[in-house]
Amino acid sequence: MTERERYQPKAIESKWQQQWEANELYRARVDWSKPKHYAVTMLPYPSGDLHIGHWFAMTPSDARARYMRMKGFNVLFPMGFDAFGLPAENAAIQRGIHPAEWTYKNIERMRGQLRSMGTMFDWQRETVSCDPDYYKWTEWFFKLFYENDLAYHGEALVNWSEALQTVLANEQVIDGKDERLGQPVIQKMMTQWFFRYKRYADELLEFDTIDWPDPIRIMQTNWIGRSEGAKVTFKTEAGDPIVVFTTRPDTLWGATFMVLSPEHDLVEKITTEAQRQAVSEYVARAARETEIERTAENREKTGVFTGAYAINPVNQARIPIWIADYVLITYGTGAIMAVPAGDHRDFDFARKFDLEIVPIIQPEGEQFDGATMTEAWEGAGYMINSGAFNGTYSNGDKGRKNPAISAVIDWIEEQGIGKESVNYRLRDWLISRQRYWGAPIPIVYRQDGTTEAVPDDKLPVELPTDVKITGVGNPLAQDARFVNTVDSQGKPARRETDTMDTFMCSSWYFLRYLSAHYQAAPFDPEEAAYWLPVDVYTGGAEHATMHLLYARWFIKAMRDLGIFDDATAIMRQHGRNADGLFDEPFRLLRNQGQILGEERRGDTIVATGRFEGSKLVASRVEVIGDDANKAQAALAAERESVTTDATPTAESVLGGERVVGEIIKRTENILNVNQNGDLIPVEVPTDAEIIIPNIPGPNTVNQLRHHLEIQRMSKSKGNVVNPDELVEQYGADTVRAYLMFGFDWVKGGPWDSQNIQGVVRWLNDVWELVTAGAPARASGDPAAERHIERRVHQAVLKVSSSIEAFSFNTAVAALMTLKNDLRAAFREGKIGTDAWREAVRAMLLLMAPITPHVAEEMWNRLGFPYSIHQQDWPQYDAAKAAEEETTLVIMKNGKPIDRVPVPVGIGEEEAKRLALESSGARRVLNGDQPKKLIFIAGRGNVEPKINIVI
RNA sequence: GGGGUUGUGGUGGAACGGCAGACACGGAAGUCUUAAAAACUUCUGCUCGCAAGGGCGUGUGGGUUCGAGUCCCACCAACCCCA
Repeated sequence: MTERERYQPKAIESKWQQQWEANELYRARVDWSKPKHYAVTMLPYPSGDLHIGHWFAMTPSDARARYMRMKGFNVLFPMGFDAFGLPAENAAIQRGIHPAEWTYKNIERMRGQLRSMGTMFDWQRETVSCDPDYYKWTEWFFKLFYENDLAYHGEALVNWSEALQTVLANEQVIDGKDERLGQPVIQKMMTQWFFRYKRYADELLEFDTIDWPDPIRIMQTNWIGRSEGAKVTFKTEAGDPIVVFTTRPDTLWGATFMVLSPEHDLVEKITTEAQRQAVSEYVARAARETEIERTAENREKTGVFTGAYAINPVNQARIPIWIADYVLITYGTGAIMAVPAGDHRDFDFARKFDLEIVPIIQPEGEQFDGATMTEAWEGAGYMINSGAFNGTYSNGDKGRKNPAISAVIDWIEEQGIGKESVNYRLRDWLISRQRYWGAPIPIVYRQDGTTEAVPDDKLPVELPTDVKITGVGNPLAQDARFVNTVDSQGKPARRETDTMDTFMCSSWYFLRYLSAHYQAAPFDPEEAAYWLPVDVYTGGAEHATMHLLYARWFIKAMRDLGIFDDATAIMRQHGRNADGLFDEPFRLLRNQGQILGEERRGDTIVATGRFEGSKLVASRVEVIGDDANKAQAALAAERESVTTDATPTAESVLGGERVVGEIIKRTENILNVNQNGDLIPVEVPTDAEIIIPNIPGPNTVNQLRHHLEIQRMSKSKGNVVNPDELVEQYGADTVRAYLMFGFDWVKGGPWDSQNIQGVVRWLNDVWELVTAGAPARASGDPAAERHIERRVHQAVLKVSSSIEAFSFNTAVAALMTLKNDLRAAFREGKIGTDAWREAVRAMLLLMAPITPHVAEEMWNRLGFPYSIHQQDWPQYDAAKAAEEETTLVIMKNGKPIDRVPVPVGIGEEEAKRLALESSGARRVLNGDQPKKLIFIAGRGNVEPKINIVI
C-alpha cells in the first residue's frame, strides 16, 4: 500500500481563506434578479480575545448562511464590533492606555481570529460602533428622537460615588461600595435623558408577525408588564392629592393606610414636626440601598410614619401615611394605597406596625376578622365592608374581565375620584451615561438652561482624544475645550457631557451593515430596499429583554418618523410588497445556548464519617482527584483494607467509617461516589472539614460544590477553552464541526475535550476516502450503485432539513452516516467510476457549509470547478431516496413483538394478513381473535406497523 | 413568592403521537505490532437465562389514546429570569 498524504488542515485552511478573500467570494451585492437572504449573528464586544462561545454562536450561523447561498439565495452575512463600553475605560484607568487604543488593538486581533473561522463574512461591510463614522449616526438618531418628542429630560436615581465623583453602573457597585476604592455609593436623583419607550409598549407586546422563540416572547411580555386597573386620587387632610395606581380597585374599601416612596415629592411637605427626624433618617438610609435590596420579598419590612393622614375617597376613612423603601418612585406613581387584607406585602407591613386590617374580599364559607387574620386573601370572593358594593363577586381575574373591578372602575369614574388606567412595569429607556467611552449626546445647554440639538452639519460631536481617564469624575465634564461651545445664536453655551448607553449603538447596527461607508444617511435606501428586513438573527438568549427589545423599539420609532419611506418606495418600484416590512427588525430569531467550562469528573475523594443506613454522613472530605498517582494510591489502600479487614467497623479506620472513590454525580450536598463499583451516597454537612488541593486553608461546602461544578468559563476559574489553540491543534473545520455536532445548539452545555475525537475521525475518514481515488472499474453492480444513490439522496434530505431547522448536530450525524455508507460501499468494491464520483461530489457539497475548507480542497483535488461555495445545493429526489423493501413492525398493544420484511407501500389488507400469520402474533394470540387491528402506513423512512389490540 | 426552561444509557445527544437510544464519545474483547499508539472487527440501556427467548426501561404519580419520551394534570429536582 502506498503512503498517502494525510489530512493536514493547517496547510489547506489559510490557503483557501486567502483565495476566497482575493476573489471576493463573499461580497454581497444587491441583485434584484435573485431572492435575498439577510442573516445576522450578534456582533462581539472587542474584549481582546475570541471566546469559544463566539465560535459556538457564529460558525453554525455561518454554516446556515452558506447553505442558503448554495440554495440560490443572495446572502448578506456581515460582522462588526460593538465597541463602546466600560471595559475600555477600566483598561484606561488600570493601565493608562487610551480606550480607543485599547479597543482598536483588540479589534485588530479579533479580526484575525474571526477570519480563522472560515466564515463568509463580507468584511467590506464591517462596522465599528466607536468609529466617528458610525457614531455620527447614533447621534443623529438621538437628535431625530429629540426633535420628535421621543427623547426627553427627566430625573432618575443613579449610583453616585462621592469619593469618585462619578456615577457607577450596577455591576461596579458591590455591597453598596464601589468596586475600586470600596467607598460608599448612594442613590442620588440626577437629570438624565430618556427615550419614550413606553409609547410603544402595546405594540411591543405584539409578536404575530415574527417567528421568535416562545421563552423570549414570554420574557419580553413579562418585562413590559402591562397591568390594567385604575388611578385613584386620595387627598391628604391638608388637601394635597396623592395619586395611586391599583390593579385592584375592588379592594379600595380595605385601604387602611398609604405608603409613599421615600423619594416622593410630598414627603418633605406632609411630615409632621414630631416625625421629621425619624423620616429624614429613613430617607437617608433608603438612599444607600439598591432597588433589588429594597424589593427583596423575604426581607423584613421597614418604614416610618410621616405623622400625616389621608382620606380614603370611597369611605372617607382617615388613614395614616407612611413611607417605606419597598415602594419605588420609579414604578407607578411612587405611592400606593395599602390594602393589608388583600395584599401580602401590605399585610406583613400592617402586622409589623400594628396597623388596621379590614377584610374586603371573602370567599364562600369564610368569616374573616381583621384582628385575627393570619394572611392576606388575594383570591376570589364576595366584597364585604364595601358600602353599596357589598355582595359583589370578585372572580379573581384581572382588569375588566373581573366584574367587581369593572363595576368599581365605572363607579369611581362617575364619582370623579379615579380613572381607568393601564400601568406598565416597563420604564422609559434611560440612555444617559456619565462616562467617556460612548457616543456623545449631541445637545447644548443655552445660557438660559434650555436645550438645543447640535445642527446636522456639526455632527458628529467627536470625543476629545487627549483626555486623562482617572476614574475620578467624568472626563468629558472636566475638559473645558469640550464643554464650552456656542449655541445656534452664537452665544456661549455648555455641551452635554453625558454619553449614550451602548444599547443605543447596538439597536441599529444591522442597518449600518447595509452601507457601512454611506455618507448621506445612516443607510443607503437602495441597499435597505433590497436587503431588509433581517431574515435570520442569531445570538444569546441573555439579550431577551434589553437589546432585543430596544432594537424593536428603535425600528418602530424610525418607521413612524419616515426613515424607511425611501426604501419602501424603491421596494415598490421593484414590485415587492413592502407592507409591514419595517414593523420589526428581525423576522426570525434563534438563540444558541452557552458553552460551559469542562465538567470535572473522575475526581477521587476520601470521605470519612458515619453511615446512616446506606448513606455516609461525612465529617471530613478530601478531594485528591487532581493528583492521579495519589488517587490511585488511595484507591489501592482502600482495596487493601477491604480485603484484609472484611468488615470495617467504626474503630477499624481512624476517624470512623469511610468511602473512597470517584465522584459520579452531585445533587445539592449529596455526592454519589463510585467505590470499587458500588454507588454510595455521601452527604456533606455544612460543618464538615473539607480539603481541596490548590485552595489553601479550611474550605467550605460551597467551595467544594464550586470545585465540582459545571460552570461558566472564566479566566479566574482557569477553565477557559481557547479556540486559537484548538484551531492550531485540529484545524478550523474540525472545531466548527465539533461545535455543531457535540451539542444541542439551543441548549449548549459543558465543553468536552474527549468528544472532539469523533469529528477528528470523521474528517480523516472522509479525506482518506476521497483521496483514495475512484474505483478503476468503469461500471459497477447496479444494485450496489442504486443503494449508494439512495443513501446520498436520503442524506440530502436530512442535511437540508436539519440545517434549516438549526439542528446542526443531526446534520453532521447524517454526513457521518453517509461517510460510513460510502466507505462500506468502497470496501465492497462494486461501485463504478461514475457512480462513485457522483456520490463523492454530492457528499462534498453537503459538507461545504459545515467544513468549508476541507470541502473546497477535496473538491479542487477531484478536478471540479472553483469554488465549491458557488455551486448549487444538491437537488433532492424523493424517488431516488425511496427504499424498495421495508419492515412491517407487528405490535401487541403498542409493544413490538415481531417484524417481517415487506415491500414499501404495502396495503392494509396484506399487512394485516402477514401480521396475523407472523410467529409473534400467533404466540401472543394463542388461538384467540384480536379485538382490533390497527394499520399505520409507512411513510418516508418510517416503517409500516400493525398494532394488534388484545 | 411569580414566571420560564430542562429532566432519555457511563457521557454528548437522536427520535412528524408509531421499533426509544440515530450519530458520536467512552468502555470491553479480538486482529495487526517485538511493544505501544494509530487503524480495523465485534459487543456495549438494565435484568433473568448456557442458549433460544423473556421481563423492565425516557425524574415520580395519575390521565387521554389502539399506541405516550412526545399530549393533559399533580408532584420532585436542576438551571435561568423577575420580584
